[in-house]
Amino acid sequence: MGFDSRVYSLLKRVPQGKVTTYKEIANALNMKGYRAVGQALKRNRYAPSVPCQRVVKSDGSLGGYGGVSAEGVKKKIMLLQKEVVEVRNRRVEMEKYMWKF
DNA sequence: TATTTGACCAAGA
DNA sequence: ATCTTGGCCAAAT
Repeated sequence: MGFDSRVYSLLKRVPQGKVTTYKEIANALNMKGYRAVGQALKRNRYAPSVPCQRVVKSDGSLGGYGGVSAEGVKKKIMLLQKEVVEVRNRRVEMEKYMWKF
């Protein structure tokens, strides 16, 4: 199993309506390379099967989606709203939606 | 083999 | 609230 696969399979355990963070994923993988996790998602080719929209930054702001483009982020917001995760002022309430592994 | 590059993070000189 | 800085790690260059 490569690094990317490990990230993806872990992420698939996050249910809809919940979110996790780049750091949490790194923690669950017993490493501190949170940035590498972001890279792995950026490289995600299995678009819908791996719910990248459920990964946000530790402070509750969004992070990227399909690059860091405005369109990508907009799409990310739509997908989250559709899952009952409210996104207010480009942020999500971590205490409420954070999924713990 | 050696550097550089990020969908990041926490602390704050 | 916002910006800078140093640190992190796998992949790409």
